[in-house]
Amino acid sequence: MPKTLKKSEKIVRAAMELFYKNGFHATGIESILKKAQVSKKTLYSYFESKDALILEALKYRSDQFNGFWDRVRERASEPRDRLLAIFDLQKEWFESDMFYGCLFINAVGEYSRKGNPFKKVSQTVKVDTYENIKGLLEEMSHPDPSFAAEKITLLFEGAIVTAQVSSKSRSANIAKEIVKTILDSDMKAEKHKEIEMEPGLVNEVLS
Amino acid sequence: MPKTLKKSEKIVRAAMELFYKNGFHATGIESILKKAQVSKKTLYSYFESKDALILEALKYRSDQFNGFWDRVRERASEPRDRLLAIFDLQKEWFESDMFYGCLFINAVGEYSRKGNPFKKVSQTVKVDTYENIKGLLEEMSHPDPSFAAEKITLLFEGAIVTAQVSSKSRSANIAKEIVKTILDSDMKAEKHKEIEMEPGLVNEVLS
DNA sequence: GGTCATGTAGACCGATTGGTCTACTTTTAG
DNA sequence: CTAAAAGTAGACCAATCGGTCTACATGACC
Repeated sequence: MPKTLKKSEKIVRAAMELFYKNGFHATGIESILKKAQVSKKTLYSYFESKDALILEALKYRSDQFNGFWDRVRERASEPRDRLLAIFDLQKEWFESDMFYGCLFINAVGEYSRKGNPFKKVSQTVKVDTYENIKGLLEEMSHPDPSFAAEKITLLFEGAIVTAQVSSKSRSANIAKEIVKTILDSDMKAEKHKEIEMEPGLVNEVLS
Repeated sequence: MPKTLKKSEKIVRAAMELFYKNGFHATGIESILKKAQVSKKTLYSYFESKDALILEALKYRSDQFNGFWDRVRERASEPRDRLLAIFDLQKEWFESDMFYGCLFINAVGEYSRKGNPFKKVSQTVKVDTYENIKGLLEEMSHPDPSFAAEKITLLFEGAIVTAQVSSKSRSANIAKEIVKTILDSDMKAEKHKEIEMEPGLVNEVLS
């Protein structure tokens, strides 16, 4: 934790890490103060309540997660390779000491009531994940990017939870293998479809 | 909640439902008493602490979940159909009003320290899931039941989390489609392998 | 050097937590 | 009928919670 961080960011960061590691309800304000090395008054000058701080911590994590997609693009140049690189990076995440599952999944676990602001942020993050994956599928001219993105997003989530509960970073490899199978199957099916449709298409153009 | 239930079961059941809906830390003893319509003294005559009650609630849920596999077997007779039926039943679960994600995933989210007894129970349940799926794969003579079971278990988890966070019961259908793709791909690959190997096998037998 | 915002340490508040215990009531069994 | 067992309601306890506020220290700017 760099010393040059702004006070507010130092607090949010400390809060996020504790929420992540110990849960939201279980994390007391006092422990955040200690970790951030900040007084109670300072914390409450930046955040009006614990709930407000939770919200900021989730947003902070959400911003961090955006960096993930940048790294995916750095890791590979072809869309298909990028889709697979997602799971290589995911595995590295699983193996880091800062892995306690997904903060957003954990948040929904503790705040399940619909309409809950924490849940809403979590849903937004998942939509972003879906959109990023769908974007890559469109780039590789996948025949059905929406459906395939749903599949791959589901695999992404499944790998996280499996890694979290069973402490198996291997789940990222499993998910990656399934993605390969899906993409091969989808692209092959499309090729068949194209071949089947070609005569009709040609006829239509000619007529 | 039937009136004929034993006191202790009434308590565990009420506790489980509240833990499930509102989380573990967020659920106070008082609210459990109210829901179970039981006095504090009675509760503490059956369970020595809240933690002990949490453990029993998790075990209770685990037993309930065992019934899931019975229903899978009732739903279909062929192993492959049973594998797919898992996700039909999962969808029904998602659409019931008693769906707040997976209690065990939620538990791990709140109690992440390794060695935690709640986490251990959760891991055991996940192993059971894996074993059940693997069993079905073995029945259908899948070429690699262990690996395929890992894949399908991951899909099972992914569907749960997706349904929980994004409130989409559709995730069960997505997972089911992926399972079909995986099984088709695996069984076809195996057929190829068999064909390729057949001559060698025949030669070996003949020599 | 003085001023003023910004910080710290932590006492304090009411509410709530998990848990104990007393006093009373109901149920059950011989 | 009676007496023990098992129940109830809820007072009570120390600890902790989120949050406020006082008293004091520090550092930047003019």
